[in-house]
Amino acid sequence: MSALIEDHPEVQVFDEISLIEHGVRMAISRSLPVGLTYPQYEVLNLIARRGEDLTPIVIAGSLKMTPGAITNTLQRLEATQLIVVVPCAIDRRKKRVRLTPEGREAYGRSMAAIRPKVEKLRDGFTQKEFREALPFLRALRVWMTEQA
Amino acid sequence: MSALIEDHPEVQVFDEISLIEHGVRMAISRSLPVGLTYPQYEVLNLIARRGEDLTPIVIAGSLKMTPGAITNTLQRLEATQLIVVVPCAIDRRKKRVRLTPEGREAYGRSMAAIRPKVEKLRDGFTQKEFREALPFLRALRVWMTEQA
DNA sequence: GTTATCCAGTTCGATATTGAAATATGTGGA
DNA sequence: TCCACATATTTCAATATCGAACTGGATAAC
Repeated sequence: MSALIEDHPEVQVFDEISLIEHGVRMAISRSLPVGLTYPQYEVLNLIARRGEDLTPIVIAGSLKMTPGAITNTLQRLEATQLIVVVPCAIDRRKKRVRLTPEGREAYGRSMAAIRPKVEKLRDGFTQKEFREALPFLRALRVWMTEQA
Repeated sequence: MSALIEDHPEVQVFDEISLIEHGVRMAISRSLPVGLTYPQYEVLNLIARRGEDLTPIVIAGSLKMTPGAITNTLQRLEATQLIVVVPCAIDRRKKRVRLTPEGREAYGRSMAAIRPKVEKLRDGFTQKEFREALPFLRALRVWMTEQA
């Protein structure tokens, strides 16, 4: 009954990636201003970076969520007045999502809450380390999305 | 109205990590034999690798889940007879989790279902690439778990 | 111009997950 | 011994998420 299995490097890599992802999600969740959940932060963050007028489908695709999940999150963000969702006049199947001033401010407070952790991270690691890690991670991500 | 923001390398790294994590979870979920969900697979996998007699708390800690989430998953695995959960005679707060023969077989079928994808992955990347990516990922994970 | 098909978004039921409260059991001093 | 505290597990309400079915609007082919 051997208990321990020496993992292959690729298994170890995926284990580390899973742990890092979990750590980041938890760290961000716990610093968020009250009333903001992690998926809500993700949506605000995406809109703030990519510009407004994104449609729910585009948001879903970018955040790797299903349209149903996005409907849920957008409805919550709209209920707290952080976004407005307006129907699109040209193609009436579509909607456009925009930040309200309150949404912009909530996003600003989120970023401010997260900033100290990012600064500490920059003390612990160099830009060079991150840059050098990127090509492999990108290749892995691309490879994976190419597999049907 | 500048729309695009050139991300810092560390942001790009975390974005890639999040995408990879999501891709792996989805790829595995979709190959699992019917009746097995991803968290259930994670538990079977952990027990098969680390040996039996793990307690729910140890499983929760290893998989970064809360004790409540593990209770749920163990109850489902027990309902489908893939594990047995026996109270510990020495410390009656604890329980011990063991695979049944059916559980061992379900685990085997899971691994067989996943194997082709792992093989393809080994065609796309070298062991060396994974090994060389490990130190940085490990350091990142360790750093993050050390932050209170 | 109809019709078949495709696309955007919502709804629903099921599962997963968290955080917090509750229960039960062990343990280490006064 | 008794009590305060710590540990293991469960329960519960709230949120997140998926996949599948569904609605309504565009589009292409004929």
